[in-house]
Amino acid sequence: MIENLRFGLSPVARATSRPSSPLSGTRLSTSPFLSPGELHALEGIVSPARSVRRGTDLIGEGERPDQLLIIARGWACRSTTTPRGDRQYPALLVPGDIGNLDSLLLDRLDYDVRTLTDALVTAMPRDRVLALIAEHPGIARTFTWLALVENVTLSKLTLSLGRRSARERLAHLLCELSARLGGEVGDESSFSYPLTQEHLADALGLTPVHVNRVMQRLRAEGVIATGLRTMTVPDMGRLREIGGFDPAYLHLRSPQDA
Amino acid sequence: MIENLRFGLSPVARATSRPSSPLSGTRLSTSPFLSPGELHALEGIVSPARSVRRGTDLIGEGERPDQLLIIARGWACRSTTTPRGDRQYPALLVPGDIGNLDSLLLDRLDYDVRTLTDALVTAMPRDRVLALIAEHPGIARTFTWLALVENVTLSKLTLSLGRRSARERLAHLLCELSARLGGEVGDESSFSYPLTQEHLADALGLTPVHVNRVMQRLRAEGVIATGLRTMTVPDMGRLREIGGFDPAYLHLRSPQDA
DNA sequence: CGGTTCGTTGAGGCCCATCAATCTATGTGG
DNA sequence: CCACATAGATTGATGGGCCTCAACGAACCG
Repeated sequence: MIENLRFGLSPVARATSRPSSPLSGTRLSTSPFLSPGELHALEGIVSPARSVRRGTDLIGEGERPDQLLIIARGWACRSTTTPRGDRQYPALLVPGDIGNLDSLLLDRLDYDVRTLTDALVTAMPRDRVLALIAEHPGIARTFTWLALVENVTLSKLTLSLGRRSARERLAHLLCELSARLGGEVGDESSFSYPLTQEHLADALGLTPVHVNRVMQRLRAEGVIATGLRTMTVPDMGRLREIGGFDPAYLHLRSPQDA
Repeated sequence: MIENLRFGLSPVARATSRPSSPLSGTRLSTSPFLSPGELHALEGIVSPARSVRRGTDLIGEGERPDQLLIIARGWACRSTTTPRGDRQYPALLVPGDIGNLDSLLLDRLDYDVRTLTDALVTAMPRDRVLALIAEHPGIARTFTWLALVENVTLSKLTLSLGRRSARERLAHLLCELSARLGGEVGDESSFSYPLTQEHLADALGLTPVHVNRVMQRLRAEGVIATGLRTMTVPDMGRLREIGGFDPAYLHLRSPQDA
């Protein structure tokens, strides 16, 4: 149990169980730089969870949020829009993710944060986070580390959007979600999947219609199976090959690290 | 001159003059969090400049660099590749940019850093940067700030790659380069432009052939004019409208800040 | 002056967008 | 319990933006 506090719950537990403390199972808690005491200090400034309906804007572009949002339960996204109104999600946010890391040091928010499902959201006041950063080197490094990992993830996303076909993009995204949600057991994977095909389209830079056709083909080939808000992948190796996916860029804690 | 040390050279000077000290005109030096003393401390750990030919890999994916590279002169890029071999540049690096910020805290590099032109490259040993970060809060914040600004830039890039047409993408990228290189005077802009159409294609997720056709049209319409390794834009408002460009996301120091 | 790199042009085709309709599941009020 | 509304998935027809393949031109350089 002490081990869990130090290193985060196991991936499977992260995806399914209710947090026992405000930050357990959170992206923050997986930092290799955070001591148990520092994690505890951070937990002291987390606000009570707020319940929000799906499709609500938590914060919008141009605002100056004074809090960092944590998606405690449910899914959300960062969303950007062209002047013409076309949407693109630079990031899907799953339970434990921070919605607006930038607000730590940047005044103006450059994207929207919107829930994709009903969700529970907590927050950390920016000023108090900055105060903790000043006192605890591990906390400071943790936030920098989070930003750097996000950089890499976004860089790999540009590769998908710029160079991969719709089929490859979808496979790659599903591989990433599987790895982040931690539902992999052997070759098989099964993970929470509450997305609409329109959500997927906005994450992949495609139209919902085309997402539909591509998904159907993957289903027909037996590569994926969709159940009740659940995605099952019988052979992750196959999906990885289709998507050209290598999980190294996610910088997840490998099993032997714990 | 003191002002220049504190706030970085003016944009025009950044693009054209030779640095008077190792970090002047650098992305680092534009941090709102860096005191003159801290900048000086950083300058103390910068290695002498190394001269490299265009097209050379400075570091490659999978390596574990112990230095942060600074492009002092010339252009470079971060480059990612699909297993099939298709390339995408998540970032173009212009003089003053850091090539592998991730290496500050991430062991494994997830992309290549390659020069696009002949270049001068300096470096800061990672361990010494970490030591300075531990001592100087402004330096710590500066690196986090750099990572967060990169995040926003990458997020906006996903919008271009996912949702904008080739014409819009090109216009948007040129707007960004113009803003970063700081060649804008009134409505007009003129800035260094050493890119090949193939480089552009890898930055935009297009083929060189199509980049060529789109550029020709912009030239024919008088929106841009290409000279000797120089791009001239007579009416930035026009180009911004085509690309749907709003410079806010770059978080550049606005003129009145200085 | 021959080689190399880069820009340009043309023909043809495919992937994915667009537009529109239908089907299904879920929920809601009477 | 049914009529109806709504959201999301599905299907079909058509078209266009960009890719692919290929060749040629232009600039630069040792």
